[in-house]
Amino acid sequence: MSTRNTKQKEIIFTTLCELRTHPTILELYEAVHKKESSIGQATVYRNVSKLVEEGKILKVLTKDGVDHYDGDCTQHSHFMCKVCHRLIDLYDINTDSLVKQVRKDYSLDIFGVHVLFEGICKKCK
Amino acid sequence: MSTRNTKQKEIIFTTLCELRTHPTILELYEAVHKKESSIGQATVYRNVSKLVEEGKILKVLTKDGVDHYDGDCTQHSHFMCKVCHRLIDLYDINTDSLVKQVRKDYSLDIFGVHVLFEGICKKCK
DNA sequence: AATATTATTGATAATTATTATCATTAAGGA
DNA sequence: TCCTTAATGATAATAATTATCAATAATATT
Repeated sequence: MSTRNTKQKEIIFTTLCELRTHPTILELYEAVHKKESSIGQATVYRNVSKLVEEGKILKVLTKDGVDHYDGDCTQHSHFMCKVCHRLIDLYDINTDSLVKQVRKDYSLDIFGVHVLFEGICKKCK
Repeated sequence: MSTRNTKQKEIIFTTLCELRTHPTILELYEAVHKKESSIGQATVYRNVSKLVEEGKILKVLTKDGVDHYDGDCTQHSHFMCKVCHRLIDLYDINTDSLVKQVRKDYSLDIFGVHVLFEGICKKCK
């Protein structure tokens, strides 16, 4: 026996997938807590870490000092507004040429790329 | 009078520029402390924040849960080894086409791009 | 289906990271 | 040189994360 599928893990995962707001741990905990008030913070921390390790969810790298999470693991990039700090999904941004270039120029084994664009969103402009 | 140029700020900045290891705050503090043992942690925290705001140093986004800092603000990307967690600088990785694409497809104002490649470095392979 | 094993949980303590406070110091304009 | 006040150093306060541990529940075995 190694890992078990618990109700809590399932709820945490589906809640993150439903939210399309790239929540922080705390925001995710609050959403989870609304569904199942018995689930504690520690359980959210634990399962989010596991899910990231398993590659089922994504940790989004931002400069606002807090980690955000994303239930959408399909290849896409992010944009963060410097004013409202909202994260926006960017699809169809092709990073293959970059990866190819790094592989060629630096001969490194690459598994993933994370691209974060920074700027000002339409609403804040 | 608004901001002052203090010895401490100068030492923190030059120490980071000398280090090419992308240190964390704590690692930077230790290096700074060796030079000037009077400089406290709070001062390092304060000045690193200021320097990032001023655009004189860079916060490097990684997935290892700790923030790293870089004194080299010229355009370059980073590679993080999943095994040893070492950050490697990647120069001449052209991101212009990506930025152009996002501007076109999403009509967003973009100021900066951060690219992090993940994989296994030569030593760990 | 009942039982045994043990991974996971919830609650909370402990730890770590970051920020705020405040008297003192020193940068830089007058 | 004096004055003003931003910045410092020390430390307290707060916030974020991880560890602990008895109780629970998932699942392999019988």
